[in-house]
Amino acid sequence: MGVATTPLQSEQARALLRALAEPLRLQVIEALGSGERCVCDLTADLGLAQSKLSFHLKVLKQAGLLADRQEGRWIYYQLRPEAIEQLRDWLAELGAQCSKPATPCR
Amino acid sequence: MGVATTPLQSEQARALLRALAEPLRLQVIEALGSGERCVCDLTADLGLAQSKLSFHLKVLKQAGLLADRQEGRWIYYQLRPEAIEQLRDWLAELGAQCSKPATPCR
DNA sequence: CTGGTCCATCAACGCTAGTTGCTTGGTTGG
DNA sequence: CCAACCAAGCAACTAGCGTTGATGGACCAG
Repeated sequence: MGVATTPLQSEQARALLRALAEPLRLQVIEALGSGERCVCDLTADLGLAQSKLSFHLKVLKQAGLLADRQEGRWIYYQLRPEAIEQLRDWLAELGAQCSKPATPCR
Repeated sequence: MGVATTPLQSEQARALLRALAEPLRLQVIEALGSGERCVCDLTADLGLAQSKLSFHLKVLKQAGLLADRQEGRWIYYQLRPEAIEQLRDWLAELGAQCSKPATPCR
């Protein structure tokens, strides 16, 4: 089910990981884990300076983790499930054959 | 199947993400994706200063992503599949209900 | 049109994280 | 026991990233 997605290259995976690996951004991501929200809502709930939140939303959006839409003067952000799914698939591939016996060194 | 693991807290997930989100460390992880390797091997293959590699291996190990064992004067590192699996589960939980309709702002 | 609200952008600053070169600890073979 | 090798630890340095406070643009109500 769902739309097929092309597998991630490591560079793209790193971009997602980098975007997620920051405390504030992770808070945002988790806040959006339960559904779409507008910026003013997030600002209030997380107790952040508006400028700071806006900066991190931009980073997350550029990484492909978020989508936004405008409605009047409000802008709503939501998680892009495809991005999450791609990252999960990339991790699965990584863990697949990592338990091979060591190549003896010498 | 395999051993059951407790679900990750967001703080622990962030530690894993942070460790992965660095170019050299990701190279190391991918090199170890195909099986256990000794440090001198990794140093040669990735063309890194020994000190630099050692630093990043430490970070990855402290994050719980790697396990190491000594054999003579060589030290072998390998990926911990449990860590990968925990992170995948954490992501799955995140993407589960993120598509809920927006709570209208006002 | 005007004032008010929501959000993005920008420049200057500060700090953390990675780099570098060297030293130390531990193991093996001669 | 000594020399050679592998890997970790350490201190000084640097650059990139997040923070801060202010400015500007889009939109709406009155």
